[in-house]
Amino acid sequence: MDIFLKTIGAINDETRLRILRFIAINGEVCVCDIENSFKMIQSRVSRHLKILKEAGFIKVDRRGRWAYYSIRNPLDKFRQGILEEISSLQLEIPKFGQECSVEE
Amino acid sequence: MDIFLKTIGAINDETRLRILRFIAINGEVCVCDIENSFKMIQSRVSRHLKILKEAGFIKVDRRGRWAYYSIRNPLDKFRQGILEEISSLQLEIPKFGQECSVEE
DNA sequence: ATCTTATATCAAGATATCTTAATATATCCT
DNA sequence: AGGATATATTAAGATATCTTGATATAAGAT
Repeated sequence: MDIFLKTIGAINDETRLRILRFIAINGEVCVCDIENSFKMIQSRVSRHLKILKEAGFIKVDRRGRWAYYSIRNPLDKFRQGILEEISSLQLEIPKFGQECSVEE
Repeated sequence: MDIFLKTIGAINDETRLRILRFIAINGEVCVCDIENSFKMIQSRVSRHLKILKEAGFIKVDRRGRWAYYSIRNPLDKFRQGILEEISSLQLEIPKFGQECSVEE
């Protein structure tokens, strides 16, 4: 019940739908990739990622200074259905901008 | 997009989940049935029903003084999946109380 | 150790949603 | 027509969510 509302609450926001779709398209992205691509301030991006993570849609992998977010896998049927539905929406998803986590 | 958020917004509330499930279980219910069974004031019930209707989950059939609400049929796959997920939740659904729209 | 960079968290104001109480509309009954 | 009943709508306060800016944490570079 609680986790259901958390899941639903997470996708009840256009910004998060766009971020979620961006991650689905690009595979593994770090916070600054989203920051750059969406031109959003960092705290905003971080907050939305946290909500998506706690709702069970994405996971983090911390490597060095960076936190890489990606779609959780495997994903249960319900969330998978939601992702499919989202993929059919007319969302404005930015192109993946300048890579920001590349070490020399 | 807009209708997606409307759909999601509609189920982002425990009261509406309970009402929706109540309708799914009882078939066709009028506003006062929900009022009585849930012990909620009328304006509150009416508002939630409106939101569920506009989100595409339920329909109204007005007969005489009464407005009978029921699950829309057919229901698209997405909403159907949501209903199934809701049916698996631990929701407190009241027993159908005293019938209120029975004519002599 | 200090500086820089990436991310997370917190605080405050802005906006949206939910609840109740009051009022409006519409049907039925006499 | 006038009263009663069922439902819808509106207004106002309470609560939750979103955004921004400031600060905290943590890893890497010098």
